[in-house]
Amino acid sequence: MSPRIGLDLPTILEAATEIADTQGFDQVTLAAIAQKFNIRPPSLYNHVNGLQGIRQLLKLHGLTILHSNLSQAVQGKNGDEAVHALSDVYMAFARMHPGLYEATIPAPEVEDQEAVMLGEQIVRIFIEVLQTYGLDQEMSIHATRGLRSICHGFASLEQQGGFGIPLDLDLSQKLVLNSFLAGLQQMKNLL
Amino acid sequence: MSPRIGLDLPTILEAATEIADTQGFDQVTLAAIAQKFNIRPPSLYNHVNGLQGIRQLLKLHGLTILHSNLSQAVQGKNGDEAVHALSDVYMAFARMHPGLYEATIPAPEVEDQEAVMLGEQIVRIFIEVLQTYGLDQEMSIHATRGLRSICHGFASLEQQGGFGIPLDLDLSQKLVLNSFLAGLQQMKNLL
DNA sequence: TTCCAAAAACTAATGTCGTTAGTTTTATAA
DNA sequence: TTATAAAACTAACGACATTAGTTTTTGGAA
Repeated sequence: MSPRIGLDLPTILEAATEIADTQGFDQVTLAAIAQKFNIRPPSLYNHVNGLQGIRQLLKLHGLTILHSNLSQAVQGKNGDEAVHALSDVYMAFARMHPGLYEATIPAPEVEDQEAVMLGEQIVRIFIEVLQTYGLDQEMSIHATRGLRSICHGFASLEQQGGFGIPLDLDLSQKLVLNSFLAGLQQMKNLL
Repeated sequence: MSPRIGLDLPTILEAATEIADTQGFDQVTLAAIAQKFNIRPPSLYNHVNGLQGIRQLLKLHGLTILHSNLSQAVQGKNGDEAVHALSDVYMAFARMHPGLYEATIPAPEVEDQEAVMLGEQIVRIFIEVLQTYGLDQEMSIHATRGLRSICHGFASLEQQGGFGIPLDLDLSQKLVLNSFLAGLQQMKNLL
Protein backbone atom coordinates (compact mmCIF):
# COMPACT_ATOMS: atom_id res chain seq x y z
CA MET A 1 0.00 0.00 0.00
CA SER A 2 2.99 2.33 0.02
CA PRO A 3 5.37 1.87 -2.85
CA ARG A 4 8.21 4.30 -3.43
CA ILE A 5 8.36 6.35 -0.32
CA GLY A 6 10.23 9.31 -1.71
CA LEU A 7 9.83 12.89 -0.67
CA ASP A 8 7.43 13.61 2.13
CA LEU A 9 5.51 16.72 2.99
CA PRO A 10 7.52 17.77 6.07
CA THR A 11 10.72 17.65 4.04
CA ILE A 12 9.21 19.81 1.31
CA LEU A 13 7.91 22.25 3.89
CA GLU A 14 11.34 22.47 5.47
CA ALA A 15 12.92 23.31 2.13
CA ALA A 16 10.25 25.91 1.36
CA THR A 17 10.75 27.46 4.78
CA GLU A 18 14.47 27.75 4.24
CA ILE A 19 13.98 29.46 0.89
CA ALA A 20 11.40 31.83 2.34
CA ASP A 21 13.57 32.81 5.29
CA THR A 22 16.81 33.23 3.38
CA GLN A 23 15.68 34.51 -0.03
CA GLY A 24 12.25 35.95 0.70
CA PHE A 25 8.71 34.66 0.53
CA ASP A 26 8.32 35.61 -3.11
CA GLN A 27 11.28 33.44 -4.02
CA VAL A 28 9.44 30.32 -2.94
CA THR A 29 8.70 28.72 -6.30
CA LEU A 30 8.03 25.15 -7.32
CA ALA A 31 11.09 25.37 -9.54
CA ALA A 32 13.33 26.39 -6.64
CA ILE A 33 12.00 23.66 -4.36
CA ALA A 34 12.26 21.01 -7.05
CA GLN A 35 15.85 22.00 -7.70
CA LYS A 36 16.73 21.41 -4.05
CA PHE A 37 15.69 17.77 -4.39
CA ASN A 38 16.90 17.24 -7.94
CA ILE A 39 13.43 16.46 -9.18
CA ARG A 40 11.24 18.08 -11.84
CA PRO A 41 8.63 20.61 -10.71
CA PRO A 42 5.62 18.52 -11.77
CA SER A 43 6.72 15.79 -9.35
CA LEU A 44 5.87 18.09 -6.48
CA TYR A 45 2.19 17.79 -7.37
CA ASN A 46 2.30 14.28 -5.94
CA HIS A 47 2.73 15.82 -2.50
CA VAL A 48 1.38 19.32 -2.63
CA ASN A 49 -1.43 21.27 -4.25
CA GLY A 50 0.77 23.46 -6.41
CA LEU A 51 2.25 26.79 -5.42
CA GLN A 52 -0.91 27.81 -3.66
CA GLY A 53 -0.67 24.68 -1.56
CA ILE A 54 2.91 25.44 -0.59
CA ARG A 55 1.96 28.95 0.46
CA GLN A 56 -0.92 27.61 2.49
CA LEU A 57 1.42 25.18 4.22
CA LEU A 58 3.92 27.92 4.95
CA LYS A 59 1.20 30.04 6.50
CA LEU A 60 0.03 27.16 8.65
CA HIS A 61 3.58 26.34 9.67
CA GLY A 62 4.32 29.94 10.58
CA LEU A 63 1.11 30.33 12.57
CA THR A 64 1.79 27.07 14.40
CA ILE A 65 5.28 28.11 15.50
CA LEU A 66 4.16 31.63 16.38
CA HIS A 67 1.23 30.35 18.40
CA SER A 68 3.38 27.84 20.23
CA ASN A 69 6.03 30.43 21.05
CA LEU A 70 3.53 33.03 22.22
CA SER A 71 1.66 30.47 24.25
CA GLN A 72 4.81 29.38 26.06
CA ALA A 73 5.96 32.94 26.58
CA VAL A 74 2.97 34.01 28.65
CA GLN A 75 2.84 30.89 30.82
CA GLY A 76 2.62 31.97 34.44
CA LYS A 77 2.93 35.65 33.62
CA ASN A 78 0.44 38.49 33.66
CA GLY A 79 0.28 42.25 33.31
CA ASP A 80 3.22 44.17 31.93
CA GLU A 81 5.52 41.19 32.21
CA ALA A 82 3.24 39.10 30.02
CA VAL A 83 2.83 41.87 27.46
CA HIS A 84 6.56 42.38 27.15
CA ALA A 85 7.12 38.64 26.87
CA LEU A 86 4.52 38.49 24.12
CA SER A 87 6.12 41.30 22.19
CA ASP A 88 9.66 39.96 22.66
CA VAL A 89 8.71 36.54 21.35
CA TYR A 90 6.73 38.06 18.50
CA MET A 91 9.68 40.14 17.35
CA ALA A 92 12.08 37.24 17.80
CA PHE A 93 9.93 35.08 15.55
CA ALA A 94 9.68 37.74 12.86
CA ARG A 95 13.45 38.16 12.94
CA MET A 96 14.36 34.49 12.92
CA HIS A 97 11.77 33.56 10.30
CA PRO A 98 11.18 36.61 8.10
CA GLY A 99 9.76 34.55 5.25
CA LEU A 100 7.52 32.52 7.48
CA TYR A 101 6.35 35.67 9.21
CA GLU A 102 5.48 37.22 5.89
CA ALA A 103 3.48 34.12 5.05
CA THR A 104 1.37 34.46 8.21
CA ILE A 105 0.21 38.01 7.53
CA PRO A 106 -2.60 37.73 4.98
CA ALA A 107 -5.71 36.40 6.72
CA PRO A 108 -6.27 32.77 5.64
CA GLU A 109 -9.15 31.83 3.38
CA VAL A 110 -12.23 30.51 5.15
CA GLU A 111 -11.58 27.14 3.52
CA ASP A 112 -8.36 26.84 5.51
CA GLN A 113 -10.04 26.02 8.82
CA GLU A 114 -6.85 25.07 10.60
CA ALA A 115 -5.13 28.37 9.79
CA VAL A 116 -8.25 30.34 10.71
CA MET A 117 -8.37 28.60 14.08
CA LEU A 118 -4.71 29.22 14.79
CA GLY A 119 -5.15 32.88 13.95
CA GLU A 120 -8.05 33.09 16.36
CA GLN A 121 -6.07 31.34 19.07
CA ILE A 122 -3.23 33.80 18.66
CA VAL A 123 -5.62 36.71 19.02
CA ARG A 124 -7.08 35.01 22.08
CA ILE A 125 -3.66 34.94 23.74
CA PHE A 126 -3.42 38.69 23.26
CA ILE A 127 -6.93 39.23 24.60
CA GLU A 128 -6.39 37.10 27.66
CA VAL A 129 -3.20 38.88 28.57
CA LEU A 130 -4.86 42.27 28.24
CA GLN A 131 -7.93 41.22 30.18
CA THR A 132 -5.78 41.11 33.31
CA TYR A 133 -5.75 44.90 33.05
CA GLY A 134 -9.32 45.00 34.24
CA LEU A 135 -10.80 46.30 31.01
CA ASP A 136 -14.32 45.51 29.95
CA GLN A 137 -15.05 43.24 26.98
CA GLU A 138 -14.99 45.92 24.30
CA MET A 139 -12.06 47.81 25.68
CA SER A 140 -9.97 44.66 25.79
CA ILE A 141 -10.65 44.17 22.09
CA HIS A 142 -9.61 47.73 21.31
CA ALA A 143 -6.49 47.23 23.39
CA THR A 144 -5.74 43.96 21.65
CA ARG A 145 -5.93 45.65 18.30
CA GLY A 146 -3.51 48.23 19.58
CA LEU A 147 -1.03 45.72 20.91
CA ARG A 148 -1.16 43.63 17.75
CA SER A 149 -0.73 46.76 15.63
CA ILE A 150 2.31 47.80 17.61
CA CYS A 151 3.87 44.34 17.35
CA HIS A 152 3.11 43.87 13.67
CA GLY A 153 3.93 47.47 12.77
CA PHE A 154 7.30 47.21 14.43
CA ALA A 155 8.08 43.81 12.92
CA SER A 156 6.96 44.82 9.46
CA LEU A 157 8.71 48.18 9.37
CA GLU A 158 11.90 46.62 10.69
CA GLN A 159 11.72 43.82 8.15
CA GLN A 160 11.13 46.22 5.28
CA GLY A 161 14.05 48.40 6.28
CA GLY A 162 11.79 51.20 7.47
CA PHE A 163 13.90 52.19 10.48
CA GLY A 164 16.92 54.00 9.17
CA ILE A 165 18.19 55.83 12.23
CA PRO A 166 20.79 53.86 14.22
CA LEU A 167 19.13 53.77 17.62
CA ASP A 168 18.42 50.65 19.65
CA LEU A 169 15.26 49.05 18.30
CA ASP A 170 14.65 46.84 21.33
CA LEU A 171 14.69 49.89 23.52
CA SER A 172 12.20 51.61 21.23
CA GLN A 173 9.92 48.61 21.43
CA LYS A 174 10.11 48.56 25.22
CA LEU A 175 9.46 52.27 25.59
CA VAL A 176 6.56 52.24 23.16
CA LEU A 177 4.97 49.32 24.96
CA ASN A 178 5.39 51.04 28.31
CA SER A 179 3.80 54.15 26.91
CA PHE A 180 0.85 52.20 25.59
CA LEU A 181 0.47 50.23 28.83
CA ALA A 182 0.67 53.32 31.00
CA GLY A 183 -2.10 54.79 28.91
CA LEU A 184 -4.17 51.64 29.39
CA GLN A 185 -3.78 51.87 33.15
CA GLN A 186 -4.99 55.43 33.02
CA MET A 187 -8.03 54.48 30.94
CA LYS A 188 -8.84 51.73 33.41
CA ASN A 189 -8.65 54.21 36.27
CA LEU A 190 -11.15 56.40 34.50
CA LEU A 191 -13.78 53.66 34.52
CA MET B 1 12.05 66.58 -32.08
CA SER B 2 8.88 64.93 -30.87
CA PRO B 3 7.33 62.60 -33.37
CA ARG B 4 4.45 60.38 -32.42
CA ILE B 5 3.43 61.60 -29.02
CA GLY B 6 1.62 58.49 -27.88
CA LEU B 7 1.44 57.24 -24.35
CA ASP B 8 3.08 59.31 -21.69
CA LEU B 9 4.39 58.40 -18.32
CA PRO B 10 1.63 59.97 -16.21
CA THR B 11 -0.99 58.05 -18.15
CA ILE B 12 0.86 54.79 -17.63
CA LEU B 13 1.28 55.53 -13.95
CA GLU B 14 -2.42 56.25 -13.66
CA ALA B 15 -3.29 52.90 -15.20
CA ALA B 16 -0.83 51.06 -12.99
CA THR B 17 -2.26 52.80 -9.94
CA GLU B 18 -5.75 51.78 -10.85
CA ILE B 19 -4.72 48.14 -11.25
CA ALA B 20 -2.80 48.20 -7.98
CA ASP B 21 -5.69 49.72 -6.02
CA THR B 22 -8.44 47.57 -7.48
CA GLN B 23 -6.73 44.24 -8.12
CA GLY B 24 -3.73 44.35 -5.81
CA PHE B 25 -0.13 45.40 -6.13
CA ASP B 26 0.96 41.97 -7.35
CA GLN B 27 -1.47 42.21 -10.24
CA VAL B 28 0.42 45.13 -11.70
CA THR B 29 2.07 43.48 -14.69
CA LEU B 30 3.35 44.86 -17.96
CA ALA B 31 0.87 42.62 -19.70
CA ALA B 32 -2.08 44.06 -17.76
CA ILE B 33 -0.99 47.64 -18.35
CA ALA B 34 -0.35 47.04 -22.05
CA GLN B 35 -3.78 45.51 -22.41
CA LYS B 36 -5.40 48.66 -21.00
CA PHE B 37 -3.92 50.67 -23.88
CA ASN B 38 -4.25 48.02 -26.56
CA ILE B 39 -0.53 47.92 -27.13
CA ARG B 40 2.03 45.08 -26.84
CA PRO B 41 4.01 44.80 -23.60
CA PRO B 42 7.39 45.56 -25.23
CA SER B 43 6.10 48.98 -26.29
CA LEU B 44 6.03 50.00 -22.65
CA TYR B 45 9.81 49.91 -22.58
CA ASN B 46 9.78 53.11 -24.60
CA HIS B 47 8.41 54.87 -21.52
CA VAL B 48 9.37 52.84 -18.51
CA ASN B 49 12.25 50.73 -17.26
CA GLY B 50 10.36 47.46 -17.21
CA LEU B 51 8.34 46.10 -14.32
CA GLN B 52 10.91 47.26 -11.81
CA GLY B 53 10.54 50.77 -13.20
CA ILE B 54 6.78 50.67 -12.82
CA ARG B 55 7.06 49.53 -9.22
CA GLN B 56 9.55 52.27 -8.51
CA LEU B 57 7.17 54.82 -10.00
CA LEU B 58 4.28 53.49 -7.97
CA LYS B 59 6.33 53.77 -4.79
CA LEU B 60 7.29 57.33 -5.62
CA HIS B 61 3.72 58.21 -6.49
CA GLY B 62 2.40 56.73 -3.27
CA LEU B 63 5.03 58.44 -1.14
CA THR B 64 4.31 61.75 -2.86
CA ILE B 65 0.59 61.61 -2.18
CA LEU B 66 1.06 60.36 1.36
CA HIS B 67 3.58 63.06 2.14
CA SER B 68 1.38 65.75 0.67
CA ASN B 69 -1.65 64.56 2.61
CA LEU B 70 0.22 64.24 5.90
CA SER B 71 1.85 67.59 5.42
CA GLN B 72 -1.48 69.31 4.86
CA ALA B 73 -3.11 67.48 7.74
CA VAL B 74 -0.81 68.83 10.41
CA GLN B 75 -0.82 72.43 9.18
CA GLY B 76 -1.54 74.69 12.12
CA LYS B 77 -2.07 71.81 14.52
CA ASN B 78 0.01 70.44 17.35
CA GLY B 79 -0.18 67.96 20.20
CA ASP B 80 -2.93 65.37 20.29
CA GLU B 81 -4.89 67.13 17.56
CA ALA B 82 -1.93 66.87 15.18
CA VAL B 83 -1.28 63.23 16.03
CA HIS B 84 -4.89 62.26 15.42
CA ALA B 85 -4.93 64.20 12.16
CA LEU B 86 -1.78 62.37 11.10
CA SER B 87 -3.22 58.98 11.89
CA ASP B 88 -6.59 59.77 10.29
CA VAL B 89 -5.00 60.86 7.03
CA TYR B 90 -2.61 57.92 7.09
CA MET B 91 -5.44 55.43 7.43
CA ALA B 92 -7.54 57.23 4.85
CA PHE B 93 -4.72 56.97 2.34
CA ALA B 94 -4.17 53.28 3.00
CA ARG B 95 -7.89 52.66 2.55
CA MET B 96 -8.33 54.72 -0.58
CA HIS B 97 -5.14 53.47 -2.23
CA PRO B 98 -4.43 49.98 -0.88
CA GLY B 99 -2.18 49.09 -3.80
CA LEU B 100 -0.29 52.35 -3.70
CA TYR B 101 0.10 52.00 0.05
CA GLU B 102 1.52 48.51 -0.38
CA ALA B 103 3.99 49.92 -2.88
CA THR B 104 5.27 52.47 -0.38
CA ILE B 105 6.17 49.97 2.34
CA PRO B 106 9.48 48.42 1.31
CA ALA B 107 12.25 50.96 1.89
CA PRO B 108 13.45 52.33 -1.47
CA GLU B 109 16.85 51.43 -2.86
CA VAL B 110 19.59 53.97 -2.20
CA GLU B 111 19.68 54.62 -5.96
CA ASP B 112 16.16 56.00 -5.77
CA GLN B 113 17.14 59.30 -4.19
CA GLU B 114 13.77 60.92 -4.66
CA ALA B 115 11.92 58.13 -2.87
CA VAL B 116 14.50 58.03 -0.08
CA MET B 117 14.07 61.76 0.45
CA LEU B 118 10.29 61.54 0.51
CA GLY B 119 10.49 58.75 3.06
CA GLU B 120 12.74 60.86 5.24
CA GLN B 121 10.42 63.83 4.92
CA ILE B 122 7.48 61.73 6.01
CA VAL B 123 9.39 60.56 9.06
CA ARG B 124 10.30 64.16 9.76
CA ILE B 125 6.63 65.13 9.87
CA PHE B 126 6.08 62.50 12.53
CA ILE B 127 9.12 63.64 14.50
CA GLU B 128 8.14 67.29 14.39
CA VAL B 129 4.64 66.57 15.63
CA LEU B 130 5.96 64.49 18.49
CA GLN B 131 8.60 67.03 19.44
CA THR B 132 5.82 69.33 20.62
CA TYR B 133 5.42 66.87 23.49
CA GLY B 134 8.65 68.16 25.01
CA LEU B 135 10.62 64.96 24.59
CA ASP B 136 14.36 64.98 24.16
CA GLN B 137 15.98 64.07 20.84
CA GLU B 138 16.23 60.32 21.43
CA MET B 139 12.85 59.95 23.06
CA SER B 140 11.18 61.69 20.15
CA ILE B 141 12.72 59.11 17.83
CA HIS B 142 11.47 56.25 19.99
CA ALA B 143 8.06 57.87 20.08
CA THR B 144 8.09 58.35 16.32
CA ARG B 145 8.84 54.69 15.81
CA GLY B 146 5.92 53.89 18.04
CA LEU B 147 3.50 56.14 16.25
CA ARG B 148 4.57 54.89 12.84
CA SER B 149 4.29 51.30 14.03
CA ILE B 150 0.78 51.90 15.31
CA CYS B 151 -0.29 53.56 12.06
CA HIS B 152 1.33 51.02 9.79
CA GLY B 153 0.33 48.07 11.95
CA PHE B 154 -3.28 49.15 11.92
CA ALA B 155 -3.32 49.89 8.21
CA SER B 156 -1.56 46.68 7.30
CA LEU B 157 -3.62 44.41 9.54
CA GLU B 158 -6.84 46.02 8.34
CA GLN B 159 -5.78 45.69 4.71
CA GLN B 160 -4.84 42.04 5.12
CA GLY B 161 -8.12 41.22 6.79
CA GLY B 162 -6.53 40.76 10.18
CA PHE B 163 -9.35 42.31 12.19
CA GLY B 164 -12.21 39.84 12.21
CA ILE B 165 -14.33 41.06 15.10
CA PRO B 166 -17.07 43.51 14.07
CA LEU B 167 -16.20 46.43 16.31
CA ASP B 168 -15.63 50.01 15.14
CA LEU B 169 -12.09 50.25 13.79
CA ASP B 170 -11.92 54.04 13.88
CA LEU B 171 -12.80 53.96 17.54
CA SER B 172 -10.06 51.41 18.16
CA GLN B 173 -7.56 53.62 16.40
CA LYS B 174 -8.60 56.63 18.46
CA LEU B 175 -8.45 54.78 21.76
CA VAL B 176 -5.10 53.20 21.01
CA LEU B 177 -3.64 56.55 20.05
CA ASN B 178 -4.99 58.13 23.21
CA SER B 179 -3.50 55.35 25.27
CA PHE B 180 -0.12 55.82 23.64
CA LEU B 181 -0.25 59.61 23.97
CA ALA B 182 -1.30 59.48 27.61
CA GLY B 183 1.70 57.25 28.22
CA LEU B 184 3.94 59.74 26.45
CA GLN B 185 2.70 62.57 28.65
CA GLN B 186 3.49 60.47 31.67
CA MET B 187 7.02 59.76 30.44
CA LYS B 188 7.54 63.46 29.82
CA ASN B 189 6.43 64.24 33.36
CA LEU B 190 9.01 61.81 34.66
CA LEU B 191 11.85 63.75 33.06
C1' DT C 1 9.11 -16.42 -5.28
C1' DT C 2 6.18 -14.00 -8.48
C1' DC C 3 3.24 -10.48 -9.72
C1' DC C 4 0.30 -6.55 -9.45
C1' DA C 5 -1.43 -2.22 -7.92
C1' DA C 6 -0.43 2.19 -6.44
C1' DA C 7 2.66 5.75 -5.39
C1' DA C 8 6.00 8.73 -7.17
C1' DA C 9 8.82 9.95 -10.34
C1' DC C 10 9.18 11.30 -15.33
C1' DT C 11 8.44 13.68 -20.28
C1' DA C 12 5.81 16.56 -23.23
C1' DA C 13 3.08 20.34 -23.98
C1' DT C 14 0.55 24.73 -23.06
C1' DG C 15 -0.04 29.31 -21.42
C1' DT C 16 1.52 33.37 -18.89
C1' DC C 17 4.95 36.34 -17.84
C1' DG C 18 9.22 39.71 -18.54
C1' DT C 19 12.69 40.98 -21.46
C1' DT C 20 15.87 41.80 -25.54
C1' DA C 21 16.80 42.60 -30.38
C1' DG C 22 15.68 44.24 -34.47
C1' DT C 23 12.12 46.29 -37.67
C1' DT C 24 8.44 49.26 -39.15
C1' DT C 25 5.55 53.15 -38.72
C1' DT C 26 4.62 57.99 -38.26
C1' DA C 27 4.53 62.77 -36.83
C1' DT C 28 7.12 66.77 -36.67
C1' DA C 29 10.86 69.99 -37.66
C1' DA C 30 13.86 71.54 -41.01
C1' DT D 1 9.07 67.50 -49.19
C1' DT D 2 12.08 64.89 -46.60
C1' DA D 3 15.03 63.29 -42.86
C1' DT D 4 14.91 62.12 -38.14
C1' DA D 5 13.67 60.31 -33.94
C1' DA D 6 10.15 58.63 -31.05
C1' DA D 7 7.06 54.99 -30.46
C1' DA D 8 4.93 51.40 -31.93
C1' DC D 9 5.55 46.61 -33.76
C1' DT D 10 7.07 41.31 -34.45
C1' DA D 11 9.97 37.53 -33.25
C1' DA D 12 12.32 35.01 -30.01
C1' DC D 13 14.03 33.39 -25.47
C1' DG D 14 13.99 31.96 -20.78
C1' DA D 15 11.59 31.32 -16.31
C1' DC D 16 7.62 29.90 -14.35
C1' DA D 17 3.09 27.07 -13.10
C1' DT D 18 0.27 23.68 -14.53
C1' DT D 19 -2.04 19.60 -16.92
C1' DA D 20 -2.01 15.17 -19.18
C1' DG D 21 -0.21 11.08 -19.95
C1' DT D 22 3.77 7.70 -19.30
C1' DT D 23 7.27 5.10 -16.96
C1' DT D 24 9.45 3.40 -12.96
C1' DT D 25 9.55 1.27 -8.61
C1' DT D 26 8.34 -1.25 -4.57
C1' DG D 27 5.65 -3.40 -0.86
C1' DG D 28 2.34 -6.69 -0.08
C1' DA D 29 -0.78 -10.26 -1.87
C1' DA D 30 -1.08 -14.57 -4.32
